[in-house]
Amino acid sequence: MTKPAKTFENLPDEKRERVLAEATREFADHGFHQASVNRIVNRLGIAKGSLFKYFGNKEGLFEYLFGHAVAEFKKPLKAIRDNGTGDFFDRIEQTFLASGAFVDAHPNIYRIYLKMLFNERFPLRERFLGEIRKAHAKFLRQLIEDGKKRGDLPAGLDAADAVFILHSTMDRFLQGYAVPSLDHGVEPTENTLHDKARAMTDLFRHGLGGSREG
Amino acid sequence: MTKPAKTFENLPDEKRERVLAEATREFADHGFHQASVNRIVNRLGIAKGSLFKYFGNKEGLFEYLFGHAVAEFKKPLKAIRDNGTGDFFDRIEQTFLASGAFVDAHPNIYRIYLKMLFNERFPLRERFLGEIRKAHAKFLRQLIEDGKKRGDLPAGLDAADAVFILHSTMDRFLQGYAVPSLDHGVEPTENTLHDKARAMTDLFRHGLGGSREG
Amino acid sequence: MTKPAKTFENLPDEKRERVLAEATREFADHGFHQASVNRIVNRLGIAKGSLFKYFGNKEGLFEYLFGHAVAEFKKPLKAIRDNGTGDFFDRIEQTFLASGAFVDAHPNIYRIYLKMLFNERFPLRERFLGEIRKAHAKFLRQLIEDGKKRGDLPAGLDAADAVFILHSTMDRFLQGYAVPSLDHGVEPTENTLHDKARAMTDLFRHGLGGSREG
Amino acid sequence: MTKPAKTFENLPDEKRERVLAEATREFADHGFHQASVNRIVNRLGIAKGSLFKYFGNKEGLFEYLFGHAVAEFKKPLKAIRDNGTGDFFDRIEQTFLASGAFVDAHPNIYRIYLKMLFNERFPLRERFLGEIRKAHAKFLRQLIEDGKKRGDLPAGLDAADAVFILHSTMDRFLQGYAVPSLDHGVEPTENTLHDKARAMTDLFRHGLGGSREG
DNA sequence: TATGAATGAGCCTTCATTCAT
DNA sequence: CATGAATGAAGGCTCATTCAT
Repeated sequence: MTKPAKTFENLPDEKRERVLAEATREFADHGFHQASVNRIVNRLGIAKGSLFKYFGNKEGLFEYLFGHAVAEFKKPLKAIRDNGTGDFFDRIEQTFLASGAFVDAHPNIYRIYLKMLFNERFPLRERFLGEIRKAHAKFLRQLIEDGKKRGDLPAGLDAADAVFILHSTMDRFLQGYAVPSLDHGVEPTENTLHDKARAMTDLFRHGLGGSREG
Repeated sequence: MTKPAKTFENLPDEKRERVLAEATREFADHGFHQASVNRIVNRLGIAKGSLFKYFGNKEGLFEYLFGHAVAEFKKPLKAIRDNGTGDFFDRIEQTFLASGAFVDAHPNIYRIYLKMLFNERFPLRERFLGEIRKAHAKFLRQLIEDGKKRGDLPAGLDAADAVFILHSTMDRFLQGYAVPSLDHGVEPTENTLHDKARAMTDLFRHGLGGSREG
Repeated sequence: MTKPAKTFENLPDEKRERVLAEATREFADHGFHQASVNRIVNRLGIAKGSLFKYFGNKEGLFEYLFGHAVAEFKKPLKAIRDNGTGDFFDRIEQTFLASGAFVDAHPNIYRIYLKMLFNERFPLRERFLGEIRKAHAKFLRQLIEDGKKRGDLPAGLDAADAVFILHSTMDRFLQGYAVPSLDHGVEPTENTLHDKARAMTDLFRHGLGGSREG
Repeated sequence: MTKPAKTFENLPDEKRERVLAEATREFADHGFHQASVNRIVNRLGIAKGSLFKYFGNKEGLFEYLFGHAVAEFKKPLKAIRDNGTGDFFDRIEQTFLASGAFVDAHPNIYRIYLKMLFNERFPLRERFLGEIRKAHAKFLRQLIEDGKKRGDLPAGLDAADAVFILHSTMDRFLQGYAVPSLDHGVEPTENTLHDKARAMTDLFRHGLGGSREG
């Protein structure tokens, strides 16, 4: 898939990373079409031709950097699945926290993801979103199956609905976490990642009605 | 705010609506900056100058069409607040349904909203998002207060957290509804608006654990 | 030459003058091509079509208003020729003062003239400049002839050179009077119209060398 | 100030000069706003983007070419001040001739200057006119001071008035020289630069009355 | 291999003029 | 007769991409 010219692979580590970081920032700031190759190379102080030699075109550059990021995207999930502790709901809470940590570590990648989500013209969108979605669904389905076996969840729970609910909630939870301007017009009493993850988990555990003292 | 030339107001209804529909489609397809006034006027078969006479510039066109839509955006909420029936959770379900109906009726407006959500450079973003957010928060806070009085919700429930949870969930529910490509890799047994709204409401009522037979 | 539609001639005096004043201002501010018919009609609050009905096109409007002004342009000269007093140099001084008075009375007309002077593309430029030039030359030649006869000027004085010198000096004198930003980097001890006219006249009388104490 | 891209500096001399010549011609023909970048690049046979790479925008192009010319503008003055011969009036005559030589060498630059003089909207007008005016005033004031010391001019002569008179006369002299259509309706017996410079100098020396047989 | 100058299609916007009402 | 909506050529400018050096 994502194969840049060997010339890029042969670059000194530091420069290679600077190129990717600067490009990632540009795509995160402006989306794909509005991102400017000019700005990227100007900030980097390299020739425009070089970037095109490395990646063929703008799309190739994007494919390379986002493809790499998607792999990173999946790692937190694998870690929970393999090393999670506690019951189903504890693991969900851990997933929330791990996702938040990823967003903290790679804010620009997450910003690109969010732009891609609703920009149907974003190149490679179907492929990348499909990949991410599939990984999430697979992870969540397995968590649900385990939860049913362990008795944390009713055996009759519809897995598809549950996946939808869990994925949606997590996604939106991260959206609000990554883009604080989406806050809801109420100054929350607690605004930390942990508190919100806990609130969401409580919701899954008990519903709003059973929420113990908020 | 959002005042087009009388020229536009005086247009025959049919043409006026065609202009708005075509422009809305363009913004929904491409976002603001990538939207092309050229494409709009070519599709409409009118002169480029006409559109600029109507709205002054591209931003004026957008301000007009989206500003009007935001007003529509708020109507379903008002209707629920004034005419809702049943307990708190019933009203939440009605809200889901009303929002879905809005998205059905104005899919392109909702697509613009979604693009605006994560595109920090979208003109008038702060103003419009703030307006929408405020309307939602006000509505939900009142619903929660009423729910507490009526005993549907525990008195100790933290309103801010609840608003966050409700708003987030609804928003993401609509995102998936409006952009089916965000489906979750599982073919849901039921995919209708009503079924999903019901599933979400059940979540709020009982949590995942208590979900009656899925 | 300058024949607007009767519809314009039939307008109420006040409106007719407002139209001309506003148009004159626009041409004075922006020259011909950069003047905007849109701005004119907007300021006037009349329909664009009306202006075109009155004058055919932008050039017709200009022809009408400037043609009328040129007639005014010539009046001060005639008055000096017919009613001037004193010797040749006194009459030159009177001419300076009369010209300054015209510029005071019709500043925008003079600003148009100045723009036209060096803008080879100004419509009707050849005709209007020729008309003005001819009037000036005729007037100055007659003044010189009279001066020679009266003995104020040497009989051998070359009339052509003298006309050139007088016209040039007056023109530039007015330029500096009309466009103060052309001042010369020295704060003049006296800056009034009368003082400068007197200084210029002294120059013609005695040269710089004989200038009595400046 | 006036810094084009290295791209432009690195061009082959011949092309660089053709670009400047063609652009200067366009500004001289049409002034700033009415000048067309399209026409310039079409005549040059280069891509529109290239010109914008060189100079950023239309104003940058103008700033570069006129700024450079202004430097040239000042050189004749310096040469007179340092190497002038004869009395005050001889030096004035030399100045006239040097200015005329500049206009001969750079007619389009002088045409731009004249357009700028009365076009209040000309970009960079204040800066450039100020620069030119200052250089002239400084030069003339020094000439006058020297003339007074040497006894060519009366000690009581008002320097400010004299600068005004000299500058105005020279400026208008050049205007007529550069734009022959401003001729004065009389076919002058002699029309060469030298003759007119001599006539102007005689005026300063003796006034019109003492002018020796024209 | 790295460079960066050249390209030209496409962008948004303005404006004199026309003409149906 | 006045109106003002419609027109569309032309304007300045941007930008991904190519290619000779």
